[in-house]
Amino acid sequence: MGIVERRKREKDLRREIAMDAAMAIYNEEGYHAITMEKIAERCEISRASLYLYFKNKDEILINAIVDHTEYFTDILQDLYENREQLRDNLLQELWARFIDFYEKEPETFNASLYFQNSEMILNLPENLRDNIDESGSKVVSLQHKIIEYGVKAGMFIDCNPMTLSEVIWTSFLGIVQLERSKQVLSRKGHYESTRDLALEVLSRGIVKK
Amino acid sequence: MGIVERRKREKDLRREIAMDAAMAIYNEEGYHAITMEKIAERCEISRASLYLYFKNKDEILINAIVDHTEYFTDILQDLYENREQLRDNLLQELWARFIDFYEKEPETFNASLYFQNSEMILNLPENLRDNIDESGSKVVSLQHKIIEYGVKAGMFIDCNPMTLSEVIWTSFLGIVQLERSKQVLSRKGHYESTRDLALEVLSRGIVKK
Amino acid sequence: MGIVERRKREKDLRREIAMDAAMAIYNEEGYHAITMEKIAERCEISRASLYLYFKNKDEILINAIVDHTEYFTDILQDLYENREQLRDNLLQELWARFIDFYEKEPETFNASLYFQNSEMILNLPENLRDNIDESGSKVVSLQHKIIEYGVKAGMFIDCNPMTLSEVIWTSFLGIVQLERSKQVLSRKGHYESTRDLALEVLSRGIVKK
Amino acid sequence: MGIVERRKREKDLRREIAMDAAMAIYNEEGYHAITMEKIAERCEISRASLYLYFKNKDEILINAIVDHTEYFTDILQDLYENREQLRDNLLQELWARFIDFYEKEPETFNASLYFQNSEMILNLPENLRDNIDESGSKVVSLQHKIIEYGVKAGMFIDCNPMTLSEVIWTSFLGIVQLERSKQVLSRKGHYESTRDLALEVLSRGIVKK
DNA sequence: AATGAATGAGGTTTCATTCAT
DNA sequence: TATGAATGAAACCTCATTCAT
Repeated sequence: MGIVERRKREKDLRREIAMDAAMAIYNEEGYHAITMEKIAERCEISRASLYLYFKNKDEILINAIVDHTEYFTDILQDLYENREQLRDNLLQELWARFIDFYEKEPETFNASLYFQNSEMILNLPENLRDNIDESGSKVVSLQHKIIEYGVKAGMFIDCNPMTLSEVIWTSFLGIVQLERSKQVLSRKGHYESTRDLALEVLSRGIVKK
Repeated sequence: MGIVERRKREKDLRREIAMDAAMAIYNEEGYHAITMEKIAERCEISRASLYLYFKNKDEILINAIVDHTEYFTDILQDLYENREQLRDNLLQELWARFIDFYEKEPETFNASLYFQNSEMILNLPENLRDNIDESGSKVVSLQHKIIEYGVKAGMFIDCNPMTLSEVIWTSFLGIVQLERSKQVLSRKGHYESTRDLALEVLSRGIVKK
Repeated sequence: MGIVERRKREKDLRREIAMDAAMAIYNEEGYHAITMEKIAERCEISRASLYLYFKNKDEILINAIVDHTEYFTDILQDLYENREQLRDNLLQELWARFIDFYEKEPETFNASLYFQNSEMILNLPENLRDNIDESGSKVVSLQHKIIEYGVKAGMFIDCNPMTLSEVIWTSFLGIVQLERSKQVLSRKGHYESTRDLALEVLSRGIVKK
Repeated sequence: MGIVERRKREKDLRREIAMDAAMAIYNEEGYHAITMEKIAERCEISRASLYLYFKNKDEILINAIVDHTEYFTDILQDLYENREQLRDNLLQELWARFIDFYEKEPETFNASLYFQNSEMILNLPENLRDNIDESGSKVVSLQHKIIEYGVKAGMFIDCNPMTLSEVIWTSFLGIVQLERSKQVLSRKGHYESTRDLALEVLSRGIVKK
């Protein structure tokens, strides 16, 4: 009863490794530097073998994103489920989850942002696009529900919860993007302080005391 | 003094056209669809001739970014010079300039941001990277000065002006990025409402009454 | 004496199945769509296992041809053995056997002809080529003997029997080829009438009354 | 008025050379041995340059066929136009044109036959398929008209002219195919005698005295 | 100055075959 | 015996850039 299972596990592991390799290359050299050759090299697998695990190059990247986004979904889901115990810390907690995700896997975060914005998506086969879309939608919808709860509960200012959730999320998004920008240009960033001040400003602007 | 000058003018014009072409292609088909072939076609110039105006492909893109950023610098500079007359509307005015820049040429705005963050830059020779860097720095520095004025004048909460200016800018940046994301996935966006609510939140969070 | 024999029988069966699969694929998707992968799939055998039965891909195809040609040899042999009873119908009967072979398995007929003419053979190791050659030779030789009998018996016009047998055979060959051509281009064919008129013409041209 | 024209001439010449190279390779090593690499090598042109002359590999082959088939069309057309002066030699003349075409460019003839039958056509883009189809149709239609004339003029037996023209053409087709078969297997052929006897038989079977 | 032509370098993907289990 | 996994070799095609005119 072991062999089939072990094979499956090994295969999954290899897939994981390949996806990580792709991400790493993305982070070091950018999207269009990702080649099957380089991925193969890092995995110490032959180029041809990669095609045993993925139908084509795109699939590696897409799967990497979708997979890693799941972690994000999970921590948001967790927050949503515990919303009642949080009392006045809903915003802080949400922000903390953003930070958690970003700091745990900055490459993934960056890559996700990149892919979701990039034209790459335009040239994707329908089904892969749907994968990404769906995975993104889950995140959006969770954020929405969390904020909606805050608004209804009277913690937040009275406004359209969807819009508000976008304001919060984009606030974080922009910070990360700027940070990335700086990295690319090898300037030093102030990510932490910007991030903290942003939260402070948001609190003041959003939370009813 | 006529002929030489005319030649120069014509050359500059050609450069302009080529850069616009590159931007247009980016917007219609995405970054990696920008080929010398396509640029040439749009310019009604031969591919080889492009090399008379630019040393290589990168130069076209870099210059396009730098050029278009100049408009942004200008309107920020203008704001800075008139800071005194604005009284309590400094934040609103700054925000309005962001919107102005973005709405005037959303494609350019997108493209600039994209290029600045993209791996393109990673693979750039030092000197070209510096060009971009410098052009970006001007914008940053202007924003900084504007916000610093606001803080010192007691209009804004008491905090590091550089950090605050980043908070404001990234707030806008994130909104634009989300909007772009949605376009790519052909979902409908709420850019205006998000943008307005963001300003409201920022005002509450930043402006002392 | 049971087990060894059964093993052999099973092996032969597997070989047969594989060759049929190859032919079927040829017919449905064309020569260069024949891949070990697809053959294996149809056989419900693993790709690697095919190499237990055949030394390589070519061997599958060659054997397929040779095998199927055997049926043709058989019905020609049968005709030859009964040549005396046929009296004036020798040509008609020969023609009928051609038709029989073709109509029994048109795909196989096509495939065999195709393979025999195709470049596949050019790139074949000596020994495999000989296999094909030998199998073809038998057919040729039988036709030759049949026609020779007809000429000697005074049924057919006086001429080199080998040449005459080629005239008859190629006449049929051409018809089949044209038919195939039409199928490929999805034009409708008139195989039956062409075939019948050809026989009529041949009769008039060959048979002494 | 010189330079553009010369360029065009040179380009056409290069195309011609490439097509010939492809044909030659086909003849020596078979269809699927035709690679861009080999063609390039023979032309003493870089692989990439071939793409200046042809959109893709298929186009080289298709154009080669279509081009060369034109010669066939021409000599059949010529025959048709002079049908009245030929009196009783219509069949002989037609046959002679077949021989002419085949002997002038046996490779082309073979290649045409191959391509028209092969699955390659199935995988062809619509427009290329049409090219081939059209070029083939012209030949068919000319033969038909020639034979129809013979039947109506009472030279040939009374029968469906289309069918008859197929009988004659396939008769030749088969002979060529057999010859090819033999070449492939490096057996010696009797093409000339078969061909001549076939004509004799056809004459007897078809022509009214 | 302007451009058609040429090409090297590189990217993705397929497939027959081998190997370890 | 049977097979999942691995891979080298090769094919097609694209594109930035150079060169000759």
